[in-house]
Formats: sequence, structure tokens, C-alpha cells
Amino acid sequence: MQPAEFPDATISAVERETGLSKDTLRMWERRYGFPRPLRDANDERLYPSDQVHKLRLISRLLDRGLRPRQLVGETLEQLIARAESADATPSEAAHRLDSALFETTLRLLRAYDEAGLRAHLSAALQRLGLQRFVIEFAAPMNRWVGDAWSRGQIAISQEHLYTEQMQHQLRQGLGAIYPGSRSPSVMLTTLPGEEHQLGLLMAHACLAVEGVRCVSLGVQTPAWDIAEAARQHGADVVGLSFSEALRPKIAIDMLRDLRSRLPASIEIWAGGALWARTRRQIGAVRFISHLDQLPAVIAEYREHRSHDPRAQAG
Amino acid sequence: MQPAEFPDATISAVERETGLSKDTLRMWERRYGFPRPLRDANDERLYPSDQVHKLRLISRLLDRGLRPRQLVGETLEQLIARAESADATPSEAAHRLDSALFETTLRLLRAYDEAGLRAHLSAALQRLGLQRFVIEFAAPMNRWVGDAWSRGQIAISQEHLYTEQMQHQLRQGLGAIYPGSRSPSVMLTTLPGEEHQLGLLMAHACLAVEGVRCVSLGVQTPAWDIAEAARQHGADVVGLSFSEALRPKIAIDMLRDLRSRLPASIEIWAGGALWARTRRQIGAVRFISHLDQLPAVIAEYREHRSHDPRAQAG
DNA sequence: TCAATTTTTTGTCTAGGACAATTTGTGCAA
DNA sequence: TTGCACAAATTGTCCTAGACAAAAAATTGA
Repeated sequence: MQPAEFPDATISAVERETGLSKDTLRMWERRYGFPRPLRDANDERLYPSDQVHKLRLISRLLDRGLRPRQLVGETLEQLIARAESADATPSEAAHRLDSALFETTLRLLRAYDEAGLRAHLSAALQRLGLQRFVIEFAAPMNRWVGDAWSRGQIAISQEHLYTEQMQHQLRQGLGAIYPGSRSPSVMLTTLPGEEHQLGLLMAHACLAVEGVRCVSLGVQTPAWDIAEAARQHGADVVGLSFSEALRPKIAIDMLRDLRSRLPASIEIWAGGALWARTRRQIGAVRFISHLDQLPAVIAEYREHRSHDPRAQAG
Repeated sequence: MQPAEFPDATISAVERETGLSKDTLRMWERRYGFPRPLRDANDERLYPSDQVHKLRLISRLLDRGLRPRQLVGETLEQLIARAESADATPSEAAHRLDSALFETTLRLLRAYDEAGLRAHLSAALQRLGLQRFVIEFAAPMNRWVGDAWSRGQIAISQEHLYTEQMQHQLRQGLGAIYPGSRSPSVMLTTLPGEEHQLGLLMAHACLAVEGVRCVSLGVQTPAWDIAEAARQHGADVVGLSFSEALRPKIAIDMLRDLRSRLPASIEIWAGGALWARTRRQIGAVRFISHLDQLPAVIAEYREHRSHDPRAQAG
């Protein structure tokens, strides 16, 4: 991509694009001397596109536990190298993924071929079935696409196109399943700040194929409202999805907050890519780092809570 | 709902919940004496829930052109009255909506009956067909649900449940249509900050039934990436959806920015509920405040640009 | 009545200081 | 070596208070 085409960005624009707050941007400038924005006629900061690009890269690396003091001093090349080495470490994604499926998806994405992509994903769904489609294809592919974007191998718009089509396909698959009614009764959503629907949809699909009674509230439901809805609806479990985009600290805080608002009889299951890389967890919440663990968790619940009348229904 | 159950909120939390920036919150306190938060042990602001509630209401009224100086001085009752009178004025939503459809949807929503809601929406879609489903049911219903939430008649979680199910249904409907290939070639998305998918999906549906060649990038694509993708993909039109949640000023700014990045040969169509209430518009962008205008706009495009080779294809 | 001007309102930026929460480093005992 | 307690460094977010441009409202003149 051509950085030269980007105009200089105001501090608000940079906050939007990188997720780093204005306060943080100013503080880094004061402490580390980076970023070092230009100034406009009113002495307000103007960030050149190369600095914005570097900030975006740093922001992604921060989520992986690296510290800003080190990162701000590094060159773009060093940062990219770090991003790639971090990606390489948990390389399950790559070798789990069927290479033919992968190559075709990538080719269609690069060509912005929506109709082709749609046909391709639909065929994969029919061939694999919903569960294998999610676990063996969608999950590792999501990972790859996210990483490829952060490395600059594909454009944001292509990542968006992928997400949109995958979401569409997952909903088609979900629409074909008759609503489940078996135990436990799960209420699915994400907490504020987590706007990725794909993780939620994949979890929904995995629950649906197990016949679980499942209600999804979509993304970004405030903790108070989750608690209220779960109580009113009589849910046994609140299922939450966390992508890597969320800061672990914020996620843990919100989880602890939600836990305190829910009665102990309602379990919390926290799933998503975030937990595969984060050590910090809290008790009284079930963490599920991979979707293939879900069947076991459901089975365990049914075993231990078999006195529940709903366990026999459906 | 019981405001007493909410704990006091930090300034960050209030920013998240109301959409008012920290700077704005502090400035209002300085200028108008409202909000008047408590302070914790570190002298940091703590907003009681009633003030947060009032701020949220004010924030929504601001988007309708009212000024903060007046609003901050009013009581909660006065603000609610204002919100309702504003809702009542363009009451197309209410009387356009078939009352039986409406009542049933509401009842199922109140009961958190996902399976029932799903069946109900699916039946409506089958009966009305996709186009009428969108224009006569989904659009006015969305409005009502959004307003009902801001008036406190339904919980956020119920609004979320509705949105999720409606989205699901629209995608089912879209999945049943064979991809169009007629002119113009439209690239659909929303700008950063606009995260409502429903408007985008409704537009997508209305375009699809006209046989338009249509690629959706989902929500929140940065302007630079839209421009790049539109050029690479060879789009004739960039279609953008704007909900009322977005501030008009920000929307106009971003539109102007996008316009400057796109060649004149690519049109911009800006749709969504935002434009029904906002006077300010800019040239070189086509504003579409209601979905039922879309067929005429498409026909007009086909008429005027019939020299385009794509117009004959498909 | 409409357009051009002035005044008021309003949001966002600036600077630098403070401090709590987290992470890292160190010393010491098992 | 490992585990644990404590000290030091790091880091994000909050604070105050001033400035100013952009937008809206009010006023003026044709």
C-alpha cells in the first residue's frame, strides 16, 4: 500500500485508527519522544501516515504482552519481524488448515470476488458440515486473515469482505438447524468494547449442533443488562466471546464485574482467542480457549447438573 | 428498571455509555454545573447513575439539533417529554407498521422467546417477500425498537435480541437471492464509528432485489480503504449507511473526506435514518433518507449511465 | 423576506503535574 | 534451582485551567 497517499491525521483520527487514547499518545511523545507529530497552524498535532502505521503495529504487539518502552524505539522492520515471530509460535492455525481451501479463499479475497467467495464458502460448509466447517476451517482461517492484515499482506477492506462473507455463511448454517432445547440454556453475547461477531457466531454454531438451547444478544451488551436478561430469561450459562483485539486487563475487570452481578447458580463461560495467550484468569469463570473443547464442557455440565429438569427436555 | 442497582461510574465508563467525550463532560461541569459528579478518595469523578441516565438522554436529544445549554438545566421529566414529542413528529413509523406484526414482535421480545421470534420473523419474510419485509416491516420496526429503548420501555438486552434476530432473518433472505450482475456495481459499507449493521443489510436487500451487482464490506471501513477497494474492484457506486447514532457533523466530515479520495466517476450514495432529520448535506453525494427511494435512484443511474458496458451485462 | 454580518455557544485541543496499578527486578529462604 | 516477599521502574489515566476555531443563533442591512 502507498503510505504517501494518506494525509496527516489529527490526534482524534489516530485514536480512532490505533485504539490508543489521546492521553496515551501525548504521554508517549513526552516520555519516549515517539510519536513525534508535526504541528498545524494552531499548534495542534498532525501525525504523518508512517507514524500512524507504526503506532498501529505497536498497538497490536502490546496486546501480546510486549512493553511500549521497547517497541517505540524499534524500526518498522523490527516490529514486523516481531509480529511475524509471534504469529509463528502458535502455528496450529497454519497446519490445521486445509491448504486447498485456504489457497482458494485467499485468491478470491484478493480479487474482491464476492460471488466466488460466497460459492466457495457455501460449498465448504456443505461438504464439511457446520461443526467441522467452524473448527477446521473458519477458526484457523479467521486467525490467518487477522494476522495477514496486521502484517500488511491484505487490505482492511479485504479482511472486511472476508468477515462479512464468513458471517453470512455461518448464519446460513445456523438457519438450517432447528432451534435446540437441551440443557444448558445459554445466553450468548460479548461485553462492551468487543465488537467481533465472528467469534460469537462460531460459538453459537458449536452450541447449536449440540442441541443446546441458545439465545444470542449479539455484541456489546453492558454487564448490568446481561445480568438482568440472564435472570429474566432463566439462563443457566452466560457465554461470552473475546477476540484478541480486547485488552486482557479490561476483559478480566469486566468479567469480575459481571460475576459479582450474577447469582452463583448461573455459570459464566468465557471463550475466544484472547484466552489462548493470556495467563491471567479468574475463578468462578470457565475459560474455553478453543472451540473444540466446547462439547466436553457441555457434556460435563449435563453430567453434573443432570438434576436440572431442562436436561431431559427436547 | 432499578437505577439504584447501578454503581457510580468513572468518567471513562460514562464516556463509553453516553458517547460524550471526557473533555466534553468536564467542560459541561465547568460551564453549566451539570453533571456534578461525586469524587472518590483520589479526587476522581464518580457519576451517580441518575446523572448518567440524564446524560444519555441529553446525548440522544443533541443529535436532534437541541443545544446542551438548555438541556442540562431541565429535569428528567422534561427531557423525556422532549424525546417523546420528537418521536411523535415523524410518526410515519407507527402508522406504516402493520399492527398485528408489531404486537406479536413486541410480545415475543418481552418474553425473550428467541425461537418464537425467529419463527415469527421468518413467516413475515415468507409472506411479504424480501422487499416489502424490509420497507414495510423491518425499517419502521427498527425505529420503534430504538425509540422504545431510549424511552426505557424495553431493555438494552431486548433491543439486542431484536437486532440479532432481524439481522439473521435479513441474511437468510439475502442468501436466497442469486447474486445480481446488473448495473451499477455497488460497494456497500459504513464509515468508522457507525457500527449498526441492520441499516446496511436492509440497503443490501433492497439493492439485491433490483439485481444490482453488490459487494458488502460490513461495517466501519476507513475512508482510505474504501477508496482503495472501490478503485481496485471497479465499483460504480460506494453505498454508505448512517444510523441516527452517529453525530451529523462527524458524518459530513467523513463523507467530504471520502469524496475527496474517490475519482468523480464513482458516485457516493449516503443512506440511513440520519439524513431524514439532518438538513446539512453536501454536493457530489446522493442522499437517500428512505429505502423506498432506492429503486428510483437505481433506475435513474441506469438511465443516465446507459453507455456503461456493465449496464447491459447480466 | 433573504443574505451578510456579528455575537454567542460549544467542542476539542494544549501543557504539565500527579498518582495508582501493573510489571519487573532483587534479595533471601527453602 | 525454585518460590516468595518486597522495592523499583514502568505505564496509563486522571486532574486543572487556558485557548481558540467551528458552528449556531442573533442581528443587521437590502
